[in-house]
Amino acid sequence: MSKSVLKTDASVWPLFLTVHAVLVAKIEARLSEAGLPQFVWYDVLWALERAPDDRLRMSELAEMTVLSRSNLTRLVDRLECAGLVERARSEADRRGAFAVVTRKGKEMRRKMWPIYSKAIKELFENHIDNDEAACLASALRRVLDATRE
Amino acid sequence: MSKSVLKTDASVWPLFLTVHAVLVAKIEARLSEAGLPQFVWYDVLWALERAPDDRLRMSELAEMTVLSRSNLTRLVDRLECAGLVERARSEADRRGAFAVVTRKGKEMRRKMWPIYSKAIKELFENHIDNDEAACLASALRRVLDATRE
DNA sequence: AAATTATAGTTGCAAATACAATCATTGTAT
DNA sequence: ATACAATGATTGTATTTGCAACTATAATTT
Repeated sequence: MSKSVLKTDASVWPLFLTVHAVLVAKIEARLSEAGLPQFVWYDVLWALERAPDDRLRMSELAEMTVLSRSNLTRLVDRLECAGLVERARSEADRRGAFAVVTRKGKEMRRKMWPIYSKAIKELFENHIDNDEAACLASALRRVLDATRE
Repeated sequence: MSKSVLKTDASVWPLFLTVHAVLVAKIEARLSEAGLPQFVWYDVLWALERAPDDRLRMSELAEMTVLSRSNLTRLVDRLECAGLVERARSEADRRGAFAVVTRKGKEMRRKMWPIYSKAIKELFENHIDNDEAACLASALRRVLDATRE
């Protein structure tokens, strides 16, 4: 981690924040326009779909999606209401609960993907070349790893 | 914008989201621990402090901070309640309102800065080297510029 | 084994957000 | 000048978040 002589990185954080805010707003707008739910729903559904047996413990899911426990509880409530997810009690640890994607949940995720991925491409990926993508990925990965200490 | 052969950038967006969520959570936690307000408050106060005559029109401020008009109205309500900001009607356009940082607002920003900047350094900047910072900055700048079209 | 502490998840309530509707003023067209 | 649309900001209301308190089960200590 070399010391910066140029003051480049003084401006990176604000830029990072702004880009995040703008892109999230635009992506949400596109999803909403298409009559689809927010992209957190996508993240949750996709996390579950990738998991073995279509399910994750609430706490695992909370960690993966970087949501607080209580917020995840409520989010899963809404997903359950919409029939996209079901809850299942854990037999091993009877305090525990699983969230499980339903067939309908998988369908929804599949329906969201084209809109979501198109938005990501058009707003983000298309403007970043290969080298930059690699650079970004490794930098962000390192930042993320550093937070787990 | 070269086409990606490697599938690096497929993972950049999720990583970007995760890093944002984790860092924001950690930074907010530090500010809150120190008995200080959220960092949006910082952003608003700083935007005003940099502006000529310590003031900005509500709509300019909303755009700079990437907040919706109505949310900014409420945020400025809270800042005003805390004595950090005042409102001033515009004489030129009598629909318009300015938000103006007060002395107390500047003090607060100054008090937040050490905590906030330390957090940014420790959690973000220290893990990014010079080249990466430059790369990140130019990529994010390009992404941001592209959204304004 | 009883008591104590820790963990998983949910709930209550206050605060913040999103979105549409509204109010006041300004700009434009007739 | 009068009417009509556009702009700047706020408000109403429903939804979502954040935090602390709570319930139920599990793990640890004595």
